Amino acid sequence: MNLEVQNEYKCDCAIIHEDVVEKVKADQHPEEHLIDLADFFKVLGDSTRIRILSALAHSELCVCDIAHVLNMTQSSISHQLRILKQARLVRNRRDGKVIYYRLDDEHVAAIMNAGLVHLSHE
Amino acid sequence: MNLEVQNEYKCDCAIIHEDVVEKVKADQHPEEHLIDLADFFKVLGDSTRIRILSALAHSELCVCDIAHVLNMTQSSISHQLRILKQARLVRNRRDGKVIYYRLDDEHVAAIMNAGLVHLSHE
DNA sequence: TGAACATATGTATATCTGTTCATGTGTTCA
DNA sequence: TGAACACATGAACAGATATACATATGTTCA
Repeated sequence: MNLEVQNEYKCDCAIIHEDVVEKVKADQHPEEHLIDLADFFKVLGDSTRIRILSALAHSELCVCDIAHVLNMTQSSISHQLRILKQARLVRNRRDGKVIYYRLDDEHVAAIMNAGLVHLSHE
Repeated sequence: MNLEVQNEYKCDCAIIHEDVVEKVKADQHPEEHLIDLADFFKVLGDSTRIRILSALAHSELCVCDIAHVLNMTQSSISHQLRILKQARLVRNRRDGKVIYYRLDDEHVAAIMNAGLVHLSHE
């Protein structure tokens, strides 16, 4: 009978602390929120995008400037900027043919710094 | 001659703000640090790992408990815990056959909250 | 000591993702 | 208006990665 209950789950081990499991399940953030959160960090989880954000933390830059700073093609930078913009990590403004990008918000740099602090504690 | 200089770079566009580009290049964090930072966020950029961390924010849990909370196999949870441990996001302790995991540090939850705050501003 | 159980790990595979190439869009200026 | 340039984007390919399956490790207990 306990086995039947287990088979409803993908886990192949016994419930050890059923009360704790139920409590944590009830207290969890909605799965949708957690997926959104993971997707947000996923955007930060690419070295090209992090290098772009780090560059923009110093100065507003156009696409061509960023490509030169990172020594990468304009195309790949453009693709990554699209992803950063969708995640509301950068904003842009047009000035004639040139489009300038900047960090969307000062707390973007704060999140990056929180990560750097974590790493510096190793 | 300008074209020859450009060909040293992968960028297929002209340098627009050469002084700014040079300054940002000089001010950038070492590339190695930025790669480490991206790798750190990459660990957070998976919904399974985020759900594990979120669960552990509520309570210390054994591997089997986590598998039940997420309704996933013990094996996949164990693989992800290994990655979280390598990134120093979780710690564990053994009590007999059972191994309990908890967040490594209170500021792990702080980083996650920073992300949630960002998302709540949409 | 050996069965039982919690956890770890190697391997294979299906899926995801970043870059490149080719091309499209929008602006300037002669 | 049409050439030139900055930037965006669609498609395709290569490399990365999360999961499942099988199995190994380590602990308890009879």
